[in-house]
Amino acid sequence: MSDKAAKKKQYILDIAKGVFAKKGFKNVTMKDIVEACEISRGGLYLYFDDTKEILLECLQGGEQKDDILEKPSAGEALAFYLNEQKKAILNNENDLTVAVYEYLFMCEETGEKESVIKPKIEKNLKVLTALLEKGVESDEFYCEDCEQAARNIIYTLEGLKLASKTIGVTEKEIDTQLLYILSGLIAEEE
Amino acid sequence: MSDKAAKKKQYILDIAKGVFAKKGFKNVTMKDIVEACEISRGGLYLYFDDTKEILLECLQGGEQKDDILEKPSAGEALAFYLNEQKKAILNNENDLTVAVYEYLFMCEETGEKESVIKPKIEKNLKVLTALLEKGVESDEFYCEDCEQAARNIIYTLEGLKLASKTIGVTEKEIDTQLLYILSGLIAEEE
Amino acid sequence: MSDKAAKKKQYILDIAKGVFAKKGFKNVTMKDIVEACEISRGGLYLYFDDTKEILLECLQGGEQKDDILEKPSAGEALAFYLNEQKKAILNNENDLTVAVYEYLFMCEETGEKESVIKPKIEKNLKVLTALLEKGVESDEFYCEDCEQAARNIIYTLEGLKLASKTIGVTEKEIDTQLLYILSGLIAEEE
Amino acid sequence: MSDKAAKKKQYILDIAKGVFAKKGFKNVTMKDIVEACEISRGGLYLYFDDTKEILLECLQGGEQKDDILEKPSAGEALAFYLNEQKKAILNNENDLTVAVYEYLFMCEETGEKESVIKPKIEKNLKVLTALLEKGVESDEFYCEDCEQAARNIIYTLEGLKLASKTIGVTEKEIDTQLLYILSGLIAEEE
DNA sequence: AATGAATGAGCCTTCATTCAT
DNA sequence: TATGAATGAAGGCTCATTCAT
Repeated sequence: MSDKAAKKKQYILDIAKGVFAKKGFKNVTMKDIVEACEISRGGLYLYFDDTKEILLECLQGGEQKDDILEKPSAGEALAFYLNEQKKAILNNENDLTVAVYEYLFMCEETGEKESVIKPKIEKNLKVLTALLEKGVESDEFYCEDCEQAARNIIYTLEGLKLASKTIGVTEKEIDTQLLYILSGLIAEEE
Repeated sequence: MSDKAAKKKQYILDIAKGVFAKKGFKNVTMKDIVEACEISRGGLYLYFDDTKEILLECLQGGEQKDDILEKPSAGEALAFYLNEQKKAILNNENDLTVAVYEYLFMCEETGEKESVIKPKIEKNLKVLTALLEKGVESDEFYCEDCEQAARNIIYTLEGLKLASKTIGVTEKEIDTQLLYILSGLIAEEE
Repeated sequence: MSDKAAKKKQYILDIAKGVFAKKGFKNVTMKDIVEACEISRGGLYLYFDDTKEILLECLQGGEQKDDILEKPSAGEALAFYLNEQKKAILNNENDLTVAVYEYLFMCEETGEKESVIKPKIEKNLKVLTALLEKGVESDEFYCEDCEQAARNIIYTLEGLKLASKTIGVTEKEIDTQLLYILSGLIAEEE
Repeated sequence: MSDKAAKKKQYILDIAKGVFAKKGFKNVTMKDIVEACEISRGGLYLYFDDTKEILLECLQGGEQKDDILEKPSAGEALAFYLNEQKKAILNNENDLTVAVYEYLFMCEETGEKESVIKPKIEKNLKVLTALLEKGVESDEFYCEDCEQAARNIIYTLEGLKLASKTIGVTEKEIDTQLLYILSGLIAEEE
């Protein structure tokens, strides 16, 4: 029956993810999730104690693929990576960015540590750094400190993502910025 | 008495700013502000209808100075600007970043528009663009599209700021990133 | 306005006392008191945090009179005292005995100490001991250790009281026991 | 399988007794017992409908022995009896006193009758009365109305027991009271 | 018999907001 | 203006009880 329970849990997480994507973190109550899932109040507590726990388990799911490195060339890989990021920035369905930031803001106050999120960011950083290093080796990119460059890309993308969730950003603006990032890496080729 | 009223309003705003800096936006209740200000529950409602209004008026206050452009050289001006940003990133006292993001996240949901914040960002962008253009003219910087470069700096700084409020960033990491930004502008000088 | 608040508080305590007398302690919820007082849910929390606090304040009120000692003779005083006890045992209106025991039982579990109740019992013991001593001096009573005799009376009365609240006791049975107590004190007169 | 069922029922009662001894009656939920017994929620309902039923069946068990009367002398028998009571008063393990009182208090409210408890008390009274009568016959005790004396002893012991469960009583205090009781029965011998 | 997931009622507590003074 | 008591809605949590398996 643990199998059935796991399915139910996953069902709740799937629905909850949509709720978090739509309403962020702070605004989501246990009641919201109960209603979205069309289960009973007590039923939800059988699986989760609070919204924090639900959000964190929502995040556990989406495993990152590091198969970008398997692309034939680093240039293609980076283009692919940036395009994925663009999609993520533009996509508002099922996007937990806002919820995650609201959660992290709350953690700062309460002093709780972020178990799930930091590792994801660090893994992301590693993959991107590796990608740049590969590009440098193959003379596709020029870059003195690949890790710093990778960090810079991540910060810029995060800034863009936040801007798109708040003040709004056009697709064109995103494209321009992505090109700007790329140009920084290939500018010195000449 | 409008004078007295204005003073009281300012008093409330001063205290409220501290509350928002400490607790963000979502966590702040009218009760919190009433208690911090040591005024009566009803008294607060004479001046403000809700926390949203209070936060927005808190933001009205801090007028930005565009006197950076008056620095002798664009290089010095940018260095000064980045140093100010660094201070802002490291400083946690009286910083409304988290509160503002929480507010903006909420606006997305409710569809309300951001009256105060967007103009500030745009003004900031204009000042920075002007600064870069000045630097290009004086051959201090190299940069093809100053506005895009300015935007990139702003996104990166925003990404850094958010990271510092959430997962944490060391001062050294900030310095490295600021140098990275600068290097992008002067790299092609050679 | 603190005067008005005090009145309201007293009003709540008066009603709450009736509720505790009727339902004991454990069965009384904040909701019960809210409804009995015909005030709002939040209104009650303005004055009291929980039912424990309300019960304890209910008990604060009834100050004990030690004017029994002013009776002309110790015999009369004891008769008066016992008669009062009899009335208390028979009376079920406004009697907090059951509520107090339920509260004390709960304290045992949670380890909380009984601030209000113990002093009352001890004062009661002192008054009764003094009464017996007076009776011994005036040769009305015979008794070797007045404090132990007083304690014995108190235990017996408490046993009777509990019995009357649980398995039931007839008035005649009470009379018989009170006479038994008296007879123990005057038996040796002869 | 009725045999197996009886065993399971007894198993539940054994565990439940410990739970009631520890937490009283009102605080014990069906969930508590389910967890203590490590059986399923539904499983408990196959045997018992509610905590009241469980408590009452717990009480059925402990059959009282009236073999005290078989002691050689009434004095010895009474001393034995009182010593047993003393042990019961001091012992807190497996003692259902508090639970029983909480249950009885609740019955008062709901008007339910106490099927198990009253007979026990009455049997106890009869045994003690018989013991005293035996003592009077053998000139060990002096006492005009043995039943009243027995009742008095029972009330006093009950008062002591309650005091020990609530405000606390020292062993010395118990001894003193037991001696006081004895002295009342033999005082007039002289 | 036995399990344990699911339901829903019930109580708790906190605040935004109003209003008489 | 200013106060702060009062209200009631909203959400949290726990359990008794049921029921499909």
